[in-house]
Amino acid sequence: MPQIKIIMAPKSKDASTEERIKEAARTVFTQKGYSATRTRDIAEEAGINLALLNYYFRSKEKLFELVMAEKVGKLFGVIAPIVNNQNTSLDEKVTLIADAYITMLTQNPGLPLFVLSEIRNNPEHFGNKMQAGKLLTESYFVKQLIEKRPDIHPLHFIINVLSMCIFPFIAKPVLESAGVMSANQLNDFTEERKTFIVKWFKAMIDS
Amino acid sequence: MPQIKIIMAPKSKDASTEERIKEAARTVFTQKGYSATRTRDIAEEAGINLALLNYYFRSKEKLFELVMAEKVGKLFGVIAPIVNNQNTSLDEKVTLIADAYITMLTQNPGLPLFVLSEIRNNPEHFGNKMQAGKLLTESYFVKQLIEKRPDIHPLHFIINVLSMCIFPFIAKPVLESAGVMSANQLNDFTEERKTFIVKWFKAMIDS
DNA sequence: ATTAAAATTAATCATTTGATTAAATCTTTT
DNA sequence: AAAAGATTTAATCAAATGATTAATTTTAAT
Repeated sequence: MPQIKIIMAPKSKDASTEERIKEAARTVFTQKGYSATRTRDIAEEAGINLALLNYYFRSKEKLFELVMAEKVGKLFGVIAPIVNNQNTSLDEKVTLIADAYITMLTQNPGLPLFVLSEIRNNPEHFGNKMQAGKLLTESYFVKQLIEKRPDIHPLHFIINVLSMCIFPFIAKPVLESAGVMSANQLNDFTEERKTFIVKWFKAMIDS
Repeated sequence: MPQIKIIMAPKSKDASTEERIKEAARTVFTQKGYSATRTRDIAEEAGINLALLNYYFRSKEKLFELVMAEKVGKLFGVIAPIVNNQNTSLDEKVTLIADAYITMLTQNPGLPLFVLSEIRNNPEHFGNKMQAGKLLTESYFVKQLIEKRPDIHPLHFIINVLSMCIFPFIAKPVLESAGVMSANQLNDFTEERKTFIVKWFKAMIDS
């Protein structure tokens, strides 16, 4: 029978089951990606019966899209308010971006690799199109970059700043697996970069 | 019955079927990752019967490990001879790295995201451990970096150079999907960076 | 040409996996 | 307390999937 059930106001009560599933989904999806994740993995991680996953979220894909939207939002939400601010200088923006990004990624180290590889596998999952695109092409940050260096495409500098912030987290599995750095050392390393990146950015844009 | 078949010398003849399967595997695995790849996808891409895949390669996993080893080799093989060369200066090394990496990645744009996300999912796939680790900690390049800037951990500069080369390719699916750049524009963009990155590296290390 | 080995195919297996169902338990309302 | 609704569970389904088998065709050797 089709979907004509009476929708009750969501019982604001405990909500713990639904949230536990979502949290488990965040963990497992981020760790293994969409395809390698079994709904049973999520159920086990959440400590619930498998059928509850479909009871609350209809399907694996629906649940994934929920998590994915969250993660994409987190990945771009960090810079959006910074790059559109008309009251901060170029250097201040880079300081804020490096600080905000590295802080957030330290707590969500798997985030970039997860989002980027899922978008590769399934670009439609990336509903954010215009939003994210405009940050990279029409923000006040871009305007300031062009003003300072009209001879170089602003995306070069944006990519440089983002790559220097994000890349260590993308390379994390390799650095750890190859025995180059422990997780703790990597934390110190990226923390150091918060100040370095600004210095390097200044040197690059003035060169 | 166990594996006691007589192994004949491989018929050096055509070899086309085996190679076609391997080539199809390269394509599909790189595009979709291990978990999302169906052996039937590979068989179809290669235009062969599914059973032949197992006839030649025993299993999906064996075939994958073959492809993975190749790809890891390609990703690290590019820099190995450059960073260990005792007859080139620091700046020359960066020039060579940027050129070699961007050239190779232009022809294998999906390579970094593939290797990095598979290593995340299954670190054991990364048999390269010591080899790759030493490149990042014991190469002549590292020695030169320490000599020039003993006050800053050399890995900062290594990560900076690598990130500026590789990151645009990792971000490629987002840049295209978000409408920021077409594939062609991205090619021009990364080509430009071959010279820029050296200039930026000099500015950074002297700052 | 005959024979043996190698390559290829269609059919099939066993497991995994996302999803559903029907019954049971818990909660809320009356 | 009884009824109704919401939540949870065990059992099961159907499709997908990696792999195998047994037969057939092709290739190579004698």
